[in-house]
Amino acid sequence: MNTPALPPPGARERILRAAHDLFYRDGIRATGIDRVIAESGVAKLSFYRHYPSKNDLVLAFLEHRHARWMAWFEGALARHGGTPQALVPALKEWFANDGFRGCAFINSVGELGGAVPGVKEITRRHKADMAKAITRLLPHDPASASAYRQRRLLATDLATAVDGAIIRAQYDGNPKAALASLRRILRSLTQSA
Amino acid sequence: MNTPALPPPGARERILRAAHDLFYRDGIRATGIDRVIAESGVAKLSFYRHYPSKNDLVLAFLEHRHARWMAWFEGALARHGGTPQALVPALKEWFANDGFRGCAFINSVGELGGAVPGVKEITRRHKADMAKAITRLLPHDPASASAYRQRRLLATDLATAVDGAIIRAQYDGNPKAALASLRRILRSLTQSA
DNA sequence: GTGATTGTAGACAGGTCTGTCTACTTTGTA
DNA sequence: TACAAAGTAGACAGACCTGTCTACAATCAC
Repeated sequence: MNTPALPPPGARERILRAAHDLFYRDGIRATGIDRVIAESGVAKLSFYRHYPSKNDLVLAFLEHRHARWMAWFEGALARHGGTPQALVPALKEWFANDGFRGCAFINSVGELGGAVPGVKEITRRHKADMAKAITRLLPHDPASASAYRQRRLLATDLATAVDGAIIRAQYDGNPKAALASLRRILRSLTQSA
Repeated sequence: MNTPALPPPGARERILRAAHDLFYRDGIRATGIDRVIAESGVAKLSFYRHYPSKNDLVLAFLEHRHARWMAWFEGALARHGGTPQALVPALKEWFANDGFRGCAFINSVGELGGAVPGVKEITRRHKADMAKAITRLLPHDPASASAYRQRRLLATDLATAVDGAIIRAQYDGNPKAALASLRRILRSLTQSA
């Protein structure tokens, strides 16, 4: 688990990385186990020792993705000023990535629905954490309980708009329209508050 | 094609209906051709006579879904008053459906990405038509060109928020939070305009 | 050294996938 | 009546899927 030095990444890690790239790029159902095994350069038996079934790997993929994405998200928001307005340039970075294929969680829920237990739960957790990160961007008045509630609702609304923008950026050729739309919604929501 | 009376639905129609239900409920990759054939009570050869490949059926499914969903959407908006505020109760109807599984187009793009040519194009068309229907809810001043543009931008933003709300309703257990969020975004966007 | 753990390579089983093919039947129309 | 179109049932090929199994090698703790 905790390897102080950096020996060659180890089978478990290599499998997870390969699965992450393939699942995110091609989709989960479209990616066979054999493909993950070939890509990670691991033996089949090693694979099944670490992940007894594909479903286990899918859940591990989502957990991994969650940690990785949240770290990027919080870093990007901080880099762009740590205000609500930072959402737009942060997402712009992501959307501009060559490998951008939308939100892995939204895609997984859409693809697997209720077929793989746990996917919706992880997605809810992921989106709750995303909303929490957005909440931290908002100014707050610790004295007022009603302001506290307002702040949470505003963060929820921003999160809804962010989800919409992610989707739009995914099916539109370019992300400009999605970002412009998000910018306007953001302005409207934050000025009226 | 045009059958004046109503003889038993015909193979093509039955295939399309079965595919619609299965693709929407279980996903496209998860649904085999054999399943569609069994469900529609059609012979395999008949199937391949109408749809030379699964991809053809997928595109036909999306076209069918588009027509069906738009008809429902425009009807629901009209029933609920034809104002921008009608969006919330209209979507509430949809979300409350037992079989609700999100937006078929968003799901298909997420699942198939670029693997099936045409899916993104149909999705863009679908979402553009959805935005058009939303545009029609907005009051307009035919004299002003800048107001015309404002109206289109506002409709785009509402469409973005609607997409976000659909996603949230899909992964959240119940659609209340998604609808409340949409209602607040709607209020903010329409009052400031 | 000994044994447990973790690794490698790859055959194999049993199922499902898409798509083709044969053989026969029904229906509508000229 | 004769023919073409559209239907039915179901076997089949070849690929890919998940998951199991055999056989052997390297590493490390005791």
